[in-house]
Amino acid sequence: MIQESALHARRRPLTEAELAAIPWMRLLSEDEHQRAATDLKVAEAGPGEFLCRTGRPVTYWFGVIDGLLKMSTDNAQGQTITYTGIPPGGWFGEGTALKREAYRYNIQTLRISRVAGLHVDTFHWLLDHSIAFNRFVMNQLNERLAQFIAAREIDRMNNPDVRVARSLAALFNPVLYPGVGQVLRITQQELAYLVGLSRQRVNEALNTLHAQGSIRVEYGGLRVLDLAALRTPSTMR
DNA sequence: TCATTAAATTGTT
DNA sequence: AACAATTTAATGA
Repeated sequence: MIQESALHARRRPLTEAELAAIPWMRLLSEDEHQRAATDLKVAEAGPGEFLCRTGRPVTYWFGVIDGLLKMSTDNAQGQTITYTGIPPGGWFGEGTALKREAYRYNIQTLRISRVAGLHVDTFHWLLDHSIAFNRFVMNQLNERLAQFIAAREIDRMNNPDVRVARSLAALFNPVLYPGVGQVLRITQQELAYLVGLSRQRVNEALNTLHAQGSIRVEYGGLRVLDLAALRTPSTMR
């Protein structure tokens, strides 16, 4: 694709600040850190650009520096199924990178995003050399498994307010997305795409959650006030 | 730095 | 889907 090669051409090394913000970098020894830092590249992707597509061979393990991505696949009927959003601080694709398989889903930006890539070979080299890195990846896989099980629960709920709450809780996950912090930069339109509801309904749900005191709605973003309440909304208690 | 204008986002029907 | 209101970003004096 034109988009992908263009993305490739736009790569540049990471700045010191960007490197320092990567959660697993601080776990590495000096030479491991050096090797990873040399290999890491970052590129800016415009709205709607694909970072990887189903069936393409794995070349990178990706991390979101800034922006917002979505993970999805297209089913046989041609409908797009969105699995999750990936906010800043999130690293993904280790499952397929481990097996050196083809990507099993599409990763597309919801808005302009800066995305870092570590080459699969370097990813494997780190696995072979750093126990701390192995722990990080294991923890990452474990945490995401919990999230996907929770996602099945979300799918079986028909209450839109609860769906929005749970989806938000997933995006605010501090283990998987340490770059998010207290404020998630996301528009109500973007959240609507991720949750699979209309923007109007999302707006309504956000107002409900605000009334319950679990979030604060800000222009172009949301502030979490009570993450536990999002995970278990009062309508379920 | 301030005022004006355009663009993006939100709230509502 | 459409519209008005609000907030932010961009522009130029």
